[in-house]
Amino acid sequence: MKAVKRKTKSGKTSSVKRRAQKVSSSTVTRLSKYYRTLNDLMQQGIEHISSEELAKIEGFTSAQVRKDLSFFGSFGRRGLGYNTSELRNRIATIMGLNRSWNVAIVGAGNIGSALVDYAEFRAHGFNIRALFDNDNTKVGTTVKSLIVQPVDALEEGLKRDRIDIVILAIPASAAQAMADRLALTSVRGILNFAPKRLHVPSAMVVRQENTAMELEALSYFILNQKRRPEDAVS
Amino acid sequence: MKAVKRKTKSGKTSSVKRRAQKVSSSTVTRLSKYYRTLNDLMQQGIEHISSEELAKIEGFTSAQVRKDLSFFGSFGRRGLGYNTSELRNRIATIMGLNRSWNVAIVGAGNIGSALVDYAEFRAHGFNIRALFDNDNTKVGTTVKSLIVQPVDALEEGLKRDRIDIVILAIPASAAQAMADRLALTSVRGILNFAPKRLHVPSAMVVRQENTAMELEALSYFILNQKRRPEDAVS
DNA sequence: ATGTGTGAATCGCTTCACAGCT
DNA sequence: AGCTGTGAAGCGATTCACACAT
Repeated sequence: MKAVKRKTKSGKTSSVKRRAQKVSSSTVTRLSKYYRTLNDLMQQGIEHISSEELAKIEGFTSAQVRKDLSFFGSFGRRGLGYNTSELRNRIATIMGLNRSWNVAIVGAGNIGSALVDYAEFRAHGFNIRALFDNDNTKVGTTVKSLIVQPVDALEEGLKRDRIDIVILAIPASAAQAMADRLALTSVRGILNFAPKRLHVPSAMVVRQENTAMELEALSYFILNQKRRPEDAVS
Repeated sequence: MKAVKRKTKSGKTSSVKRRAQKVSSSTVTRLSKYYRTLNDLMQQGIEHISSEELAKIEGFTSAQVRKDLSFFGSFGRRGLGYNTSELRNRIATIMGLNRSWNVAIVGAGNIGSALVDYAEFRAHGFNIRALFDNDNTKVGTTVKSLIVQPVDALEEGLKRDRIDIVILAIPASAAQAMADRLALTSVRGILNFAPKRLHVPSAMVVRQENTAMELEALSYFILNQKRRPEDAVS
């Protein structure tokens, strides 16, 4: 265990979370899976779990689990494993899931509308506060308790609701222009459903969601029965 | 160029596509991006492109582009680059996008319903033929030209429409049981929107789509401004 | 002269294996 | 004895760099 020990003013030492150095995207998405699984385990009343057991549920190796966690500190007890709810909370803190995020959706089409009341979001601190569209026939209508606002009022609305994250559910042809517009606001992250790479300033984070691409990958792997690790049977 | 030359009965040699050996998931998703971009380029009337230019659009390196393609053959001309429409067609063949796939959606909730007429699907050979739900109040209703069928009639329906791929848009708690049921049919692939790992026989392929997980990753990267390659600005 | 195709080198993620804590 | 935490080894993916085709 290498967590930094630091003298407090009172002279006591306290365990300080190691500065996460170079954490890969893969590690982050695995943390997200551990978090979800730990929630399930808690609901089942399971209070303890070893890296071996957790790995088995996810389909990873136990070393992978321990290595992932080791980037952020040491949360287990040798000989005992991890406390389910403690580990859950630690991961929530690492990932910023114990705070709440204000999210807006731009694009009130099929996808945008479907995400407005997606339960999985609210449950983990992502609150959909606003929905925008540039189609005047949609503006003013209600989608699951949210009133569709005109894109003209975007900047104003983002500020009013203190939006942190925007979900882009608009056509690919309009995505970059919208990203440029968002870059001038206080929005910090974009989840982009348009199948188009976005160029954003380095202060912003983009994640890409591309359902058609997943279907295409399915098509390839069905035709080329090369088992990839993530497709493996338990 | 190492494509195998094989004598035909008539004595002529024909270029035979190399058997794709160990193609990673990353390569396949990149192919999908090239394919999309090449479609755009064709529409813009651009007939030629170099690996360097293509890489710049995607945010990869030119060596990456050439290496990805080299798994399947050699499609360019030294000194000249690639013919846009030829490369597009080659990739379509590799990925199975020049045939058509019959797709069913199980779960007529927000996500399932939103995907019924997702234009990006039909454009590339994925035809949504059927929509199932176990909620009797939904069965018989029409969602964008499809009539919701009861899950009781699943197997029958899958056979009638010769479904190859199923999109699972049902709660996590029901996902594994449904996957087990699909394993007994002729369905070859599942695109799973439930945030739960599916165990399937090795003859089936699963791809996972998890929007909440993407938001969680956004959360992490916003809080830890470590630039990952995929977030880089052009 | 230009830009592909590809072995070789490099990089980074995963797994091994074991010291050390409980 | 049991299981974590982690340097080191292993391995797969990316990048380099150049011979070769046009």
